[in-house]
Amino acid sequence: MQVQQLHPWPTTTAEAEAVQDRLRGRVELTGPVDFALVAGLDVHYHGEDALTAAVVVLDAGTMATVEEVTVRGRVAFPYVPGLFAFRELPALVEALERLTVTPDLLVCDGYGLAHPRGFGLACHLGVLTGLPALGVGKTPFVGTHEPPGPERGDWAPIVHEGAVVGRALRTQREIKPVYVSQGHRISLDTVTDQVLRLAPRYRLPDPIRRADHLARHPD
DNA sequence: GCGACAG
DNA sequence: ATCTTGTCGC
Repeated sequence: MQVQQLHPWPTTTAEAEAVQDRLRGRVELTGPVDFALVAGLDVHYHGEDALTAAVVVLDAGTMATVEEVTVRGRVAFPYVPGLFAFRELPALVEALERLTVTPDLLVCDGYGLAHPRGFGLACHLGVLTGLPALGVGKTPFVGTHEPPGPERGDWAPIVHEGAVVGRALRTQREIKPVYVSQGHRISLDTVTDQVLRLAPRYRLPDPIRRADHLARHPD
């Protein structure tokens, strides 16, 4: 599939923040409710600055794998909270470009709107591809929230600077919640529905679990 | 000012 | 993210 060009690539944190501030205006917070092909994305790190990006596309109806891509690369930016996306973006974009099918939804490992400048990895990938995208975080980042109820499907809003930016969502009974937020072209209700639907058995959505496995065991 | 801080 | 043992459960 076609993905918008990344350049110019930032060198400093100020430049990276400026990229986020510029692209933030392109995020759309409404979109489709139904998705036929869902892609899970993840990156595995080796040693100092080597990484493998993986994308797994699955049929949302059957959960069968439609296509898998891995790309080896290098860390593209130092880790700075809030600028995490710049580490993995080039490898993930290359993996998406190598897909022969176009997914209808990107399920990203990290945050979207629930981010210091409202533009996490899921927003960035959504804007560059033009595709609906959502983010799933495993640990709290920005904002505050009450603990969600204990049942699968229970959730609590994440509030940051007076706005609801995501939800702490319980995907399995009495299991630590995940932190979901909008990336691009999707509502928060649809994010919640999709993450629940895609995580029928485990804490994390299946597309992310499969991408994680593939990134660790390419071939 | 100091600490905390997605992966 | 990654460095790591044993342990609990399907």
